Amino acid sequence: MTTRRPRTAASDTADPPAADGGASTINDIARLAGVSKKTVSRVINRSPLVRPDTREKVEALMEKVGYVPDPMARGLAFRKSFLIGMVSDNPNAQYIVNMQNGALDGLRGSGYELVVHPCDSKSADYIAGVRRFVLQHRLAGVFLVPRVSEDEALVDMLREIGCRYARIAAVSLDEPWRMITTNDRDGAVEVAKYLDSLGHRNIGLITGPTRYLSARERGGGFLEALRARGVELGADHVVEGGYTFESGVACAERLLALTPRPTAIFALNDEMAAGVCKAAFRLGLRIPEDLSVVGFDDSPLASRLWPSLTTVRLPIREMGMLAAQLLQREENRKQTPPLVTPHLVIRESCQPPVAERR
Amino acid sequence: MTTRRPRTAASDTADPPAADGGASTINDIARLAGVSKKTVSRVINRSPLVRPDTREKVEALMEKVGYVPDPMARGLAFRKSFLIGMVSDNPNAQYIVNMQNGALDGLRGSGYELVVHPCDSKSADYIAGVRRFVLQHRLAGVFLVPRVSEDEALVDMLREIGCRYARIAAVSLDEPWRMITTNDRDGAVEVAKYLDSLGHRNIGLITGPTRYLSARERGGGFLEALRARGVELGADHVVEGGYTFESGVACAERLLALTPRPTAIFALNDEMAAGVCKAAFRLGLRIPEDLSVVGFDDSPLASRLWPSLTTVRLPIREMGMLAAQLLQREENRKQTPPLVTPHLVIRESCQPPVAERR
DNA sequence: CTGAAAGCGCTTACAG
DNA sequence: CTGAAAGCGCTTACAG
Repeated sequence: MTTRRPRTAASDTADPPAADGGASTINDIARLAGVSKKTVSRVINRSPLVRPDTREKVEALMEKVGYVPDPMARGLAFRKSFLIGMVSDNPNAQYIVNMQNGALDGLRGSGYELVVHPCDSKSADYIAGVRRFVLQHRLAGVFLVPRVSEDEALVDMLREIGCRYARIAAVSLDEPWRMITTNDRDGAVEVAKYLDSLGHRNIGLITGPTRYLSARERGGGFLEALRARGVELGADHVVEGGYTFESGVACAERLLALTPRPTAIFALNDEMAAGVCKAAFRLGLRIPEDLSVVGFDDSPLASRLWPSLTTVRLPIREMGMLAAQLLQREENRKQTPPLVTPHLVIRESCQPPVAERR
Repeated sequence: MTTRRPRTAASDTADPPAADGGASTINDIARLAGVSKKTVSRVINRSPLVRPDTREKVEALMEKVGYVPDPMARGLAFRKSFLIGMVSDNPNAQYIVNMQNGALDGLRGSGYELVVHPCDSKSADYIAGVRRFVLQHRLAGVFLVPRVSEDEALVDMLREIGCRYARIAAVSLDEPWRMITTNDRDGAVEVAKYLDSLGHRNIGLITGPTRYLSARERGGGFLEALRARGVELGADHVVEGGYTFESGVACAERLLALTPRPTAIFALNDEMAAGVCKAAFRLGLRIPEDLSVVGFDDSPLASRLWPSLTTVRLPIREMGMLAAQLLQREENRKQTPPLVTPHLVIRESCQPPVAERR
């Protein structure tokens, strides 16, 4: 059954396949199975052109010997590595780590590894840097997280060099099977409903930089949902922050100087919401008695502030997993990934405005 | 000068090297330079056995054509990839991201890429997982961050399979050229000096899990330095936390119930220090008027709490860079990496105890 | 359904 | 100091 075939020129080792799990090659398997290495290759690559019993025999053998094809050899022959790149430009460490862990979840068992490429999208030549990153190691694909995912110049470059990619963004910006859409807008709508339900009418909004899609979506969704409920914010109640803690402090100081003072402030990320808390405490205001505060992101900060912060959680890890799976899919099996939805996490930082409390 | 040599069997492309920077091969360079591919290979690998003018000619050509050797082909021939792995088991996202960025700094321009491998050191088979990770992609090396860096079973496995490694830990645990030593103890000593200089004598300490080397070093250094200054903490003033926010709250509640109440609490990480703040506010205590608080790590949390937290900063990014550089060094150029030192970041959470204020 | 030949882009002995 | 041959562990045409 497992008669030894005459060795090919390439297989000149007299030893049996190494006991060590990682060291046997396609030649060992072929010899042991009594088939050509090409047939083993077909089994590895799930070609349908293999007789079922041959396939089973080869698979059993690979399992028994603990054989795993060498990704570098396969990569050299395929002209494509077994590496997936994560290209990011995001200062939120928890976001990055969650995304990485999700991607790793999606890659587990596939033989692919995750290689990371943080970059500075404000630098002029960052696109050239990504290009080198992709080309030099012949990456199998990359996924882009906000805000680089919103940069069409970057995506154009990837298309030009024929690199597979997936984009994670607040709304769909590309063909559906290339997108993980995070629907930030829906999260902001939840906040509007919640604050409205508590009875807030005099509300301040701290937006993010308008060049961020997420900021436009969150802010737009919030204002629109309030308007639909008959609540209109005056122009002085909407201030633009920079998604940073310091900008949150500064914007909150402006909002809290208004008369009458807003009873609630929605900051479009937790960093700025923490800044709102700092500004409020400095003024001697209590949260939530004197001011309700809502953030967005559910960063570690949110649960560790005192009082803990009501915020919106995006399933980031799941998004990373979906992005990784999307990149592994066959070119011909293009399908739209499942929807991902944000949800409101209610903690301690909100209550009805005192004047209107029943 | 650049006469075309007869083509070898392997180089059967009639086209000139592709205009695209990534697509030319060692054969193109050899042909253009009028030398054998072996000589080009020697130039790539910085072999001294090349005549200076030959080397210069080849290097100029590589530069001009934008030739970069294919890491997969080199890897296959070397039996070793151009991938460095980061093995970690640390819930602190900022720590992980800083470490990654530092490693990337150290790898930049070297042709190596960083592949990440977070794992769960509490799971029984995590070592087998790391083994597969290293063997399957034939990693050039890995670096271990706390707490996996402290696991001798993991290191034994790496030695057994002949994998290069670097360890990052609070004290030296291995040959000096394999270690980045973080000297956490020194940071804790700084805290002791600072609190003593403010006049605190009744101090509470929230330690970390004793199985963590960092916790033993930080706690030990703190107590020893205080003792050297004539300040002795009673057994009830030292409680063991779990490095988590919740454990910080719980431990602080115990400490703040003591009579007389401690005037300062040192928590061995910022997570727990944030918990101390929460517990204090709940009891109506003001920070720093009624209680001074010090943390460790300088996490993003520290600067965003109100009042902002005095803490200890470790140069994590620099440590990552040093670890990456260490792994690239030639086997024969073993040298001890430079020392890395923590330092105290003084913010708003401490002042002299009120009873003793001048 | 299966296989022998040639090749992916490099390197390691081995000669000179 | 330099090069021709063989090989790293896979795959892609091309035959059968």
